[in-house]
Amino acid sequence: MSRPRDENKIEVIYEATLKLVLETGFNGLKMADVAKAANLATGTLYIYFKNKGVLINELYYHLKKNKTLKMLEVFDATDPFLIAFKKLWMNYVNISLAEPERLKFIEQYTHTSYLTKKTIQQSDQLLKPLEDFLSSGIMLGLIKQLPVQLLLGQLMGPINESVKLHYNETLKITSQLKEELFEMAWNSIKA
Amino acid sequence: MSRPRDENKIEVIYEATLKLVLETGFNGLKMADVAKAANLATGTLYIYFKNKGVLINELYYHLKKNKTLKMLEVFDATDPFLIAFKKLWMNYVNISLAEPERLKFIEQYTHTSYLTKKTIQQSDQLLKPLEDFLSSGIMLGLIKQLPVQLLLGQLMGPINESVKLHYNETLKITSQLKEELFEMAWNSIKA
Amino acid sequence: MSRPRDENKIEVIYEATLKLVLETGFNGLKMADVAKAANLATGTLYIYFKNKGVLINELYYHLKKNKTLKMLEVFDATDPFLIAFKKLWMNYVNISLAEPERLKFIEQYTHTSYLTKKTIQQSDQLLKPLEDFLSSGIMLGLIKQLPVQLLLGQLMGPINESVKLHYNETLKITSQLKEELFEMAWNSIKA
Amino acid sequence: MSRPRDENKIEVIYEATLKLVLETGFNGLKMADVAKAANLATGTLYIYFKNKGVLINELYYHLKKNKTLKMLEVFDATDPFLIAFKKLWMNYVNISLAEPERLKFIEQYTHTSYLTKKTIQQSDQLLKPLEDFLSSGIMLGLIKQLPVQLLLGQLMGPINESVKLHYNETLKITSQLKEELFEMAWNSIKA
DNA sequence: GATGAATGAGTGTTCATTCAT
DNA sequence: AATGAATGAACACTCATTCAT
Repeated sequence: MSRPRDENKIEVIYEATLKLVLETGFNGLKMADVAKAANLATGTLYIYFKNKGVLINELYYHLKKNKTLKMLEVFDATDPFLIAFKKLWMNYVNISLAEPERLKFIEQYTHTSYLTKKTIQQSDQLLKPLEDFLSSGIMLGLIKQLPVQLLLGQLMGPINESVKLHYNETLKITSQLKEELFEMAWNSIKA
Repeated sequence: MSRPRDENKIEVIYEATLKLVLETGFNGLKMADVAKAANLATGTLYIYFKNKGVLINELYYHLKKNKTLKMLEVFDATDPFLIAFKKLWMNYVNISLAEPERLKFIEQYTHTSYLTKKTIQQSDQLLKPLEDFLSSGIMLGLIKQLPVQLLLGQLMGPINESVKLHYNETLKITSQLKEELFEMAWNSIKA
Repeated sequence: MSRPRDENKIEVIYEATLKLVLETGFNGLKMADVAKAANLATGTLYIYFKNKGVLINELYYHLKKNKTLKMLEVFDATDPFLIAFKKLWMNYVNISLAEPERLKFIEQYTHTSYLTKKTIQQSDQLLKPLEDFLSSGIMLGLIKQLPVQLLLGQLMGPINESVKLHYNETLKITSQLKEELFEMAWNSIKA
Repeated sequence: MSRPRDENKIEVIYEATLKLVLETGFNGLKMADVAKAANLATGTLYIYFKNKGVLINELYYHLKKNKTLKMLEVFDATDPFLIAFKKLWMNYVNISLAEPERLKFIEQYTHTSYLTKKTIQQSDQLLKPLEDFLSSGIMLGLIKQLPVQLLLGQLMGPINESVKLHYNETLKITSQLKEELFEMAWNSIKA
């Protein structure tokens, strides 16, 4: 970890990159532009990130990590399962709705050849606590006895699609709708 | 008379492009390579597709259309709703599993800035029949009274996630699993 | 001269080329466009002109020849020198003003590397009668005893510049102005 | 600090471009070749000139400006009109003869669609002092009362044609000839 | 002769990365 | 560490010319 200390600059670069990707899209992300937006010289970028690929991978992981940790903040191991589940589910939806931009970025990069196998694995790793939580639900006989990744997909898939519709402006996700969606989610996985 | 314009070439170009995108990923798709893979001169490509963007957009739509039409093939308006629904659902899953490559391509491009608004709209349009079908289910009081796009997302999301896990080799989707997934899908949207 | 007989087509091609050069300028003259403008297939162009260079050279010579012959039409060997001179001078000005487009084309190509030495020589050759005429003037002691090409340049230069100003719309060349210009021309070369 | 932006490079690029245009002609001027001739990487060219068009326009203006300023160097407002006029005229001829290459370049580009309206206007602007000078001659009743641009054309036209003949090697412009030419010029415009 | 689809060498320009300062 | 000028490989696209029909 002989990374230079100025963690603040790293954050600035992340912000600049994110902004540019959201503005000009994935292609068209130019290192020179990132530097300019971050108020740095091009060369400085390369002090903090070995190359473009690394920047993107680290940003991706950074965002994914933040999002996941934020989601898990509401987790209270002492809650009954269904309560905890709903808290998590709602929290995830709210986070996704609150920062559609970050989500959009994640989506945009998820299927890109820029992302390293390693990055993807590390990112998946972040969901471990969630998987454990679901496992406990299975143990308790509350949810279907299926591979946890499958269950996770079952839960994440619809949420992502719904959020997409939301910032598509195809429809607006109201509190009431959230309740409906939650019910659907629960109906689909409950034992 | 000059050589007649060979419409078959378009198909050849589609195949070559698809192959290359799957091999080398989205970035790194070079027109020269497409031409070579299609056994054409670079310039010939530009006779059939005005530029790289157009090629990608048209291929995207082409694949999406094929997939959707194939899915709808099994639709029989005289079937009872649930029968028809299951047929369609299963068919979609099977198609997705059968040609993961094409699906992967679609995924890869869906979030790309390469895709035109127009292409996306046209592609969404393809799902109209499905939306109508779901509407009829709502009318009959069989499924939840929610916006059809939302319901669609509720159905597609999990399938896509599951298929991803499948060609990730994280897990194998067996016939039995399909039945389970179907049940979950149905449980989630049924009235 | 195994040139195909359809002289008419050649004329059509000339017209189309001229039109395009004037519209889109010298660069940007594309053979395919010429063909289209002439209502021919690209390949047909190559039946009549071996290549782009030849087309341009022949068109240049064609225009120059036409212009020169037209100018000489008014020449009457029985006229007294000054009368003949004025007739020719006026005629040249009028032709230049009447078809500024053709003149513009000629100008545009004159300094181009597209023009062959041969074409330039042939074109210069066209002025032979004029040179002879000027020689006779020298013999008669009416005009300065200087190389005829120099005298020609002395005459053509100002006319071309004046015509440029005219279709520049910097000024309008009226009949009266023509008389003034003629006087200046004559004053400059008269013995 | 990075290497300071070397303004001298602009001059080097100008020289290289000029050289190449004179060698290989207007078409066939390739940016890669310019770079090589200037001992730079292709990309470096684009740091100093946004694109080929800009390079050409700026070079054109640069040369025209140099030539004009050089001509005006001999101008002394205290000289009597005719003295000043002859000085300027002779100076212009000498400059044109001394650097035929630059002149050739200017000619070569003057009628090209590469030149922007703006460049042409700016270039014309350079002649303003000359026009003023001619105006003063008109005021003094020494030269014909005609639009100055017309008078300028009357003067420049023959000079350019004569110089062309010179480096055509059609004839040699000796000192004596210069005197003759000057006389002709003066005869043509004097009141 | 006529056609226009096919060709592919050629070119302007970009942009990730390096490196002299 | 920071800078930003310099680099040059890479790439989309063009267009004069050919040639199968």
